[in-house]
Amino acid sequence: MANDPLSLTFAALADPTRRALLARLAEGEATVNELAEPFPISLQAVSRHLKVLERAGLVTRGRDAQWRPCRLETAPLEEASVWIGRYHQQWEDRFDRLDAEIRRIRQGQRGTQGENDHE
Amino acid sequence: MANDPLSLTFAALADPTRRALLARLAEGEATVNELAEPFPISLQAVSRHLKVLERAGLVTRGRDAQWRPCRLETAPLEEASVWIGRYHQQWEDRFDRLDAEIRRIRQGQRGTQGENDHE
DNA sequence: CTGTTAATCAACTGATGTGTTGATTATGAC
DNA sequence: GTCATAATCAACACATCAGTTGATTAACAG
Repeated sequence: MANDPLSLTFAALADPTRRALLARLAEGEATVNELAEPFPISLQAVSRHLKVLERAGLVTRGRDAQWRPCRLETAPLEEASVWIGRYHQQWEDRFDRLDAEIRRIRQGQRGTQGENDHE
Repeated sequence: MANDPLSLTFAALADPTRRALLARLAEGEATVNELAEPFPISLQAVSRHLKVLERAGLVTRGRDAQWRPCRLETAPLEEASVWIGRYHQQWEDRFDRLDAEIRRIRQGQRGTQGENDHE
């Protein structure tokens, strides 16, 4: 797998268990046991999922005696959102162009009919 | 890998080559050869990347003689954006709470100093 | 020191991802 | 039909992922 920040973030999000962990962490800090409780998999498996999230910068962990409370970090989510959002303007531009073209075709069709099979 | 739509989308985005393909397709349709040209990997590898994007619904393909023009589909990106955005309000809420707490602590510190070690 | 709890580490398995090269299919040009 | 081009399929190699179980580390409780 690629190890650039954006790839790490998207890869971390590409798993329902990890997304659920983030959803839980959005409500506040939690320990590994607390996070693992709802899932039918072993504690070790959850610990590894958290490690993936940590590598992506989506989670940081403190230390409180033998507990290691996990906290959500939103910066990578923001960056992922920005990457996706960068295309949003382009989409709208394309839709606008498409709209314009449709209007143009309709106007043309009032005179000339059934000659345009361009998709 | 999980095969739910959101996981497929995020997994598809978790690769720089595939993100570059999408960026190229945001400018308009393109054939596999056109898409593959800038990359140092084989055409087959690009074809497989496109298949991943297709499985995620991010790309659809037409047919024009022996060419199979690829087109960007934005719906899955929208859904990914929505998933991330769902937490955005919560983040802001948390930041607001943090702000409020900081203000509260500052106010308190004007009278009582150095007793608050709550993180 | 002993025992308990929280969490990770280590080793292994099976599945999947990403790349390669070589063969194959599909279409258009002559 | 024959040839060239666009693209995919097939088989392989190698790495990584996601899960397991068993051992180990770290901290507190008695």
